Amino acid sequence: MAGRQGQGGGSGDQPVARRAALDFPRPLTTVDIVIFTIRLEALHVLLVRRGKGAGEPFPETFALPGGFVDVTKDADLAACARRKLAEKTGVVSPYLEQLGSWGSATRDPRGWSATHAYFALIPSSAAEAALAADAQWFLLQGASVKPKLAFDHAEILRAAVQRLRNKVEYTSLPAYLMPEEFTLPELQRSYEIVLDRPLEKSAFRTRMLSADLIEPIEKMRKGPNRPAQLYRLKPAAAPVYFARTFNAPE
Amino acid sequence: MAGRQGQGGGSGDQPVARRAALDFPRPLTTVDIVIFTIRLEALHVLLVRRGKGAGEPFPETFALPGGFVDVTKDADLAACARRKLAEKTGVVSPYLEQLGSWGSATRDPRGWSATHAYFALIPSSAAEAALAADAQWFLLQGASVKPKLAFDHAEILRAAVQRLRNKVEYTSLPAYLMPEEFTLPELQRSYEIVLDRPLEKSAFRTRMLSADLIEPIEKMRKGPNRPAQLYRLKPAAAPVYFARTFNAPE
DNA sequence: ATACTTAGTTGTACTGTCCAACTTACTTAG
DNA sequence: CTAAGTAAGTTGGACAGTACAACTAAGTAT
Repeated sequence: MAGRQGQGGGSGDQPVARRAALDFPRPLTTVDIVIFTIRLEALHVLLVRRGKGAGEPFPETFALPGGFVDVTKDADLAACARRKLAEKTGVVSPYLEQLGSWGSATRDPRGWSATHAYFALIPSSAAEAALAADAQWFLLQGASVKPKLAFDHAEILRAAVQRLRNKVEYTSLPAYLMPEEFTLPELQRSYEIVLDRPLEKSAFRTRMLSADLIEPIEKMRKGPNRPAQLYRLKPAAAPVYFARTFNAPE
Repeated sequence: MAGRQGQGGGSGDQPVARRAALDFPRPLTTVDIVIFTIRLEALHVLLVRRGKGAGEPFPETFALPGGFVDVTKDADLAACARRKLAEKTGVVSPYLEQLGSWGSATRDPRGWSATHAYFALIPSSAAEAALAADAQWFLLQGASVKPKLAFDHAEILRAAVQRLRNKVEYTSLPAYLMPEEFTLPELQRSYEIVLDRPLEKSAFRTRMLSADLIEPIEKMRKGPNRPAQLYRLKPAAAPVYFARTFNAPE
C-alpha cells in the first residue's frame, strides 16, 4: 500500500515515499447538462455542435452542453451547471437535479477525466427563446436520425432519459415542463409523452387533484372543443412523490 | 464570452486568447464511499480516522473512507470506489451505487475539490471480518455520540441515509444487507431498522413472496420459538422496484 | 339540425394494503 | 404434565385507489 494518498488516508501506514496529495496528477473536471423540454408533442434534448479548434476532441460532432469547471468563476458544481444552462438557453431557474458522474481514463482523449452530469427540465415556453448560436433541440422519441455524440455523452443521455422516465412514474416532474398556465389534459399529455404510453384519465385526475401541487385559476382555455379549466403550479411547489406508480409495472 | 473552455465549447466564438483546455487549473478529484451495514439490530456506517501527517487537513478526525483518484490505478470511478471498499473491508462484490458528487471551492482547504460519492450495502456477516486498522463502525440510529466529520462528509452521509431510506420504501435494497440465508421476519426487521418504523407483517409477506427476489430453501431456522422458513436471494437478483411504497407517506 | 371531438364525471370490478384475530410450534415456569 | 408465553405464519373484513368503460357537457364543423 505504498501509493496511499491524502484524503482518506489512514494513520497507520509506513512513512514511505509519500507524495504530497497535491502533487498527484489530477483528472480533468467538467460539468455537462442534459436539458429536456417538450416541443411539438415530443421530448427534446439540447445539443451543441463542438468547435473545430486545434486540439479539440470530437470536432464538429454534437455533444451535451457543458465544459470545464472554472475554479475562478464557479463556487460549486451546481453553480457551474446553472451558469452553463443560462449561457445556452437564458433560463435561470429550471428544475435542476444532479444525475451522476462519469469518469475514466478513456472517455476523453486528452487524459483521465471526470464529468459531473446534471439534468434540467425547462418549460416548453422557454424552449425556443434565446438559444445560443451553437445550440439546437433534438428529438428524442421517434428518433429518426440520432447524431453520434462526443465523449460518452450517448451513455449519459441514455441514463438521463432512464432517470427521467423512472421518476416520472411516481413524481410530479412533468409539471416543470409546463408553461405557467395549463390544463389537466395538457399535463397528462406531458406525462404520456415522457413515459411514451397512455395513462388512465380518471386515475390521473384524482391523483393530481389530491396532490398538493397545482391549483385552479379563474380562467378557462377556449380550445376547439369544450373549454378546459386552467391550472398553475402552486407557488414554491416542490416535486411531489406519489406512493404508487401510475400503472402496475408490466 | 472570452474564457470559454474546451469541452462544451461552441464553434462560433472569437479566437481571442483561448487557453488550451489542458492548461486550466484542475480541481482535486476524490472518491468517497458510504458503507452501510446492520450490526446489533441497528444501522451502521464505516468511518476511518484521518492521519496527522504534515499538510493533512482535518487531522485525527473521522471521515468517510475514500481518497484521491489514482489515474494510474483506477480505470474509472466505480473501480476506484471498489478498490477503496476492498482496502477497508475486504468485501469485493457488494451492492454499490453512485450517490452523487460534491464539489466546491471551499470544501477542502487545499483548494477547489470535487468528490464522487458512492454508497455500498454489505451483509452483516461481512461487517466484522477484515476491517482495516483505521476503520470502525459507527452507530447511525439512536446516535448517542456523533463524531464531527471531515470535509463535507456529514452532508454526504446525510444524503446517503436519505437516499437509502427513500429507496428502501419501494425497493428490495435491504436484501443486500442480509446474510446468505435468512428468514422473512429477519428481512422485515432489516427494512424496519433502516426505515425506523414498524411495517405490516402480512402486507410485507405478500409483497416479498410475489416479487421475483427470494426463494425458499429446504431448511428451517430452529430459533427459540416456532421454526421459520429460510430463504435466500435468487441468484443474480437485481434490485426489485415495487409499484407502491410501504405505508402511505404520512 | 347532426355528427364529431374533447373535458370531465360516474359507477363497477378489482388489487393490494391495513388491521386484527387466529392457528401452529416450540420454550419456559410451576 | 400442564399452563402460560412467544414468535411464525394464516385468514378475513374494511378500505383506498386504480382500471376500465360508459356516460354527460360544451364546443366546432358540415
